[in-house]
Amino acid sequence: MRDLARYSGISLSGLYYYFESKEKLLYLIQKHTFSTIVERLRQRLDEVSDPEQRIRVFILNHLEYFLANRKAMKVLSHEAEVLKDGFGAEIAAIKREYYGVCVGLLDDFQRAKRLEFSSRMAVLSLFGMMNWIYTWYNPRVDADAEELARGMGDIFLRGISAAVQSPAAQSKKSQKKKSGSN
Amino acid sequence: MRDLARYSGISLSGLYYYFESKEKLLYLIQKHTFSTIVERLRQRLDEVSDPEQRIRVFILNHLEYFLANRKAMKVLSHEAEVLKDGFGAEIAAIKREYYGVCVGLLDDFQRAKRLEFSSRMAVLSLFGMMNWIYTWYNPRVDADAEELARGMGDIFLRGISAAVQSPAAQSKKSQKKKSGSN
DNA sequence: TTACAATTTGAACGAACGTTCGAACTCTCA
DNA sequence: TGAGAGTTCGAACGTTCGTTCAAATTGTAA
Repeated sequence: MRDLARYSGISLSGLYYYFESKEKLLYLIQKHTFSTIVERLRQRLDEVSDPEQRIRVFILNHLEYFLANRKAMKVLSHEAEVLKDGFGAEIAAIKREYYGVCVGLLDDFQRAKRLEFSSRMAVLSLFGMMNWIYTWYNPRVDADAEELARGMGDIFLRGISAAVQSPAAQSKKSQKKKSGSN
Repeated sequence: MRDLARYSGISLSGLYYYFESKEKLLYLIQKHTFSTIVERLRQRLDEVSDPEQRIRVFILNHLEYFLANRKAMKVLSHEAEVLKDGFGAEIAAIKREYYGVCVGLLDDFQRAKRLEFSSRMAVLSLFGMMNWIYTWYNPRVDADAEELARGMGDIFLRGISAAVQSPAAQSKKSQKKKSGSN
């Protein structure tokens, strides 16, 4: 809070005049951030109908926001579980909504391409690829959001498409099927 | 430090008799953890020669350790950059060694399959998929390390194999080639 | 100008933190 | 048994943290 006061140019007690607590402030930041991401995503998805392209839109929307607000997303990733009770539940609901949109996109893709894979593992793997960026991205070395989205989209989409190659994976997969796709 | 003292059953000052500072203790934990992972990886890699299987060994080794020490890895992921100067440099070196092993495996795979992709983005995407687990893994819902490694291995290996499908990605890729494969 | 609300602030509060230290305890070996 | 080394601990230190509050300042409407 003292750092925020210093950088924003108002006094420490001034901060508390506008935000009743540190937790409330974090809640407002998280709510604004995740709501904005979801809102922009819905706008962009309205203009695309192809299942694959819709997944690419999702990835691009996510990466663009993450890279445009890198330091903020680093903080939010670190402070992901500190909100308690009401605040925590509300943020968790927004995140779950966002997660649900992505699951929907993957399910549509599965239907369109007649594929079958665990949506849960696929979505969480995709989130991992995208969110981990905050630990390594260097704007002087790495590509911009668009190219990164293309690269990760290529890996992910190819990864969840077509039949499994490895014989070992094949036999195991047919042994214990449908372990829950949510 | 007070929590560690309580849970380990010795007094706060007793802790400081064995570990000269909180930072030194974190350094020792990190060093032990990452050294162990690299050591086990090298042992397992000695017994496999097929490039694809070696990548699968890497993934399995990583996930097994992460899931067997979930809470520890969550802490280490959060405290990844807090060590300063000497301690930080030494841990960074071990991590870079680990990263380098993975790049090597991917380069071998590329050569064997005559592929061409950015090793940096591929490795960091893979690390993202695997490391993000600490944010969502639920042992009562999710598969064990072996099955998870198979699933992520499928996605990742298929993802980095073969030519790009999307026409859009094709044209863009040929426009600005070789953006650095490290 | 005056009266009142809105805003801003310096100073302090209690709690939690990493760390230190002298005293007390335990062990070992002559 | 006793001396000295090794081990353990309660109590306190200085600092940082989130938060509060009375006082000072600024804005507003009559």
